[in-house]
Amino acid sequence: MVDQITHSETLLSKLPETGLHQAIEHFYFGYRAFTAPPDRILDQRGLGRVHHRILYFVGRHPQISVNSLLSILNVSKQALNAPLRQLIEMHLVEINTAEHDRRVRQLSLTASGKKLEARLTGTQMKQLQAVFETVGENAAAGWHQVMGCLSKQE
Amino acid sequence: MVDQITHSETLLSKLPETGLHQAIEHFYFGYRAFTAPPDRILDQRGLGRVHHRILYFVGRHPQISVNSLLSILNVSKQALNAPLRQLIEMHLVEINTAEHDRRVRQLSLTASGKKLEARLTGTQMKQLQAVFETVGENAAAGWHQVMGCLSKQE
DNA sequence: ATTAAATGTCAATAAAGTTGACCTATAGAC
DNA sequence: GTCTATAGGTCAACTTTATTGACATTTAAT
Repeated sequence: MVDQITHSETLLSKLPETGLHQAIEHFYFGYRAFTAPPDRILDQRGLGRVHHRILYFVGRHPQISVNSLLSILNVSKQALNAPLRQLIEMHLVEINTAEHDRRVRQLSLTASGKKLEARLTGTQMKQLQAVFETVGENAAAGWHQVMGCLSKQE
Repeated sequence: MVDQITHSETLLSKLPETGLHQAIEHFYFGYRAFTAPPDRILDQRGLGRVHHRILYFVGRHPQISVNSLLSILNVSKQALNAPLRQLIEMHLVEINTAEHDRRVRQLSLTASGKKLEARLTGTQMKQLQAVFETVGENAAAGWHQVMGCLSKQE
């Protein structure tokens, strides 16, 4: 950053705006640091952020339907189509017809899909764990509270 | 989300992976909730996330040089060029030659630029403040610690 | 038989970003 | 003064990505 904010400045600045501005910058730089490592791995295979999201949520919700995935990711089906098909053609995601309703397609990760997903998400988990250990249980719990509360804002 | 994670599940799940997975999802959904309100305002004027970032950092660092802005935003000058020129043409950002070095251009917000920036960032500050008040000072401090630590990861 | 849901696809277009080349103006070193 | 490096700007060609709208297929439900 241009004007690095020093520790003493952090403690001394008492204007209510300052803390919130710092929060905004923390969010911006924090999120960027959080997505950079997996993005580097994805880049090597010509994949992007969307592909990680697909891999992640399919991994967390095996047999998820296409529509449910669309809802989670908040994208149009046309926008999902290309990257999803790409993952299927790369044999990272499997697609098959649901038994209970033959209209719906269920998505799940293949063995190599699980492997890649674990690698991608693994970098983030290690990073978070390192930070949580550094700041302690208490701060980590606070972080979770804030992020949980924020996520629930419509 | 497809499988909503309930409060009791949060407390009961003790596998180390679960907490980290939840952290990852908190980060994803939290960031999305955080950027959605300003994005709606920007959309009305045909602007996007980049424009907000430019307005924000120029607002925070008046007289910032183009190169410094590029470093902060981590984009190529060609990628910055279009949105920045757009903001200048919309009279939201002012550009002028630096006195100390006539090669460098200094950027700052115009009156209407400040107004828009305040509106955009204001939605985020209100949102964060509401969350911080809900979870209390302690949790808010923890959140700052975690995000600060994360931001400093290279 | 009809309607609705879940999915997929195509075309046309628009928006964004990338690389590489090139240009001007100015500063600093020699 | 000459040479080189820096700060900035622009153009072209291309790729990627997303968006809208239309349309088709398969299957469920009534």
